[in-house]
Amino acid sequence: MPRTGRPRAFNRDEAVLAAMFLFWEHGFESTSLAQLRAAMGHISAASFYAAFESKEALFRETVERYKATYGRVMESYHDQRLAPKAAIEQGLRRSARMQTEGSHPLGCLVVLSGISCSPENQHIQEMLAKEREKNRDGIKDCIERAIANGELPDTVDVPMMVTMFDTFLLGISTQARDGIPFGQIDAAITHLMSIWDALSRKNG
Amino acid sequence: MPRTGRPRAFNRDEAVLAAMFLFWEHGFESTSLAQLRAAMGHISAASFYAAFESKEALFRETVERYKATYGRVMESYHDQRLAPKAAIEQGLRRSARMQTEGSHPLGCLVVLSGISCSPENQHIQEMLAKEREKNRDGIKDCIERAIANGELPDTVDVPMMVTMFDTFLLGISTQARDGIPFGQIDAAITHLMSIWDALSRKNG
DNA sequence: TGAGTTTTATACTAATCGATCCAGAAGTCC
DNA sequence: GGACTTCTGGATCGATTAGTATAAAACTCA
Repeated sequence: MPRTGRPRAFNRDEAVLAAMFLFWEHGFESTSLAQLRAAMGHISAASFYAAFESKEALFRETVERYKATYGRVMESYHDQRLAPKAAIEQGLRRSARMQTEGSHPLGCLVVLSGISCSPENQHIQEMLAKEREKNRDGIKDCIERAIANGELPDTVDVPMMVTMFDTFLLGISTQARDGIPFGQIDAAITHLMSIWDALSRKNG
Repeated sequence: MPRTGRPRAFNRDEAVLAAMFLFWEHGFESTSLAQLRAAMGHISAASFYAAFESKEALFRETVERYKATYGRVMESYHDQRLAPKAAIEQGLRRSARMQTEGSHPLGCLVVLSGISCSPENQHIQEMLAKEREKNRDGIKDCIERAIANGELPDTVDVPMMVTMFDTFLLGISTQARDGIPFGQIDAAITHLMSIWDALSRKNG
């Protein structure tokens, strides 16, 4: 927030939002500076680099913005107040709903925007992989909490359970991109969650 | 197959294979001509364009090569000799095994190599989406065959079932990229398939 | 008013993008 | 051997890539 000097002619927040939508749709490498600058209000290259250090720095900022907004659909995995099963189910359903909405690009930015990069941008790939790892950890916490409170038997294979729900979660991105409607994914989630009930019953 | 003229100095088949691995790993747009030519045996630009019309034509050829080799793990969906449940299960397990192998890039080329492109290459995205659509159709055929032969009740929601198995299948690509081992995915498939048994039992 | 600060427009950089041109090399066929 | 065909090395194409240099514009503050 500079107190002196010429004021910025564009809204920085809106510009980041526009950039996020572009990266979300086309990915980090396939989104060019020219596209970004046009979408951010036809700003000049000088304005771009004055406000955002580089294309990569802007991308990192859009990932943070995404996590703080659209990406919050998955925060239930880290919400200790929710019952483990409800946390996982809610994360899946809200992700499916968000990713199929028509008001923004389809699928998940964290999954789609850097799944394949040139060798020189491998660190972008790794940065997004770490974000996905955090989700996996959240799902793992839910499974472990369920075992701890007796909801699931302690004989259950934790990594397997994590992989089962997370693989489905990751698949939603491509399904959404391919135009599969929310209703079908949501109905599939209902049946996926029945696995939890089946394992839970064995415990009773 | 030219009968006259100077013979080609490189093996075309091997070159396509090398190109396939690059596209598989980095995607269509993030793989440059320079990278391709180097991997194909340090061939010149002239040699490249003489043998392959364009970068896009080569990519289409590598997709065909992929479908005819590594991609055959999913042909069980279209194998009428297999029981429907076995067909789906085999497709999932073989895909998981292939995509986690260390002898080639991780994940599925059809899912990963063109999931996000620049606007001018949207047709590449659509081409790969059509390939995924063929898989979906194969899974749908399996579900419908199971209903027809009484294996599943005719009350089952076909699009839901297709989406359930296909979402998991698509998720394997990202899981494999993230280094999740085959064993975990395979164990998850076992539990995913239990949904089939649960629906099947209701029929008896 | 004028010093200090920040953003702006404009022009420009070197590198890379996919693709092409041309001359010569290296074959087959008669 | 000579005509014909195809491939190769090397230079090059125009367009685009991310990023920068410069100086004027537009603001705050004293």
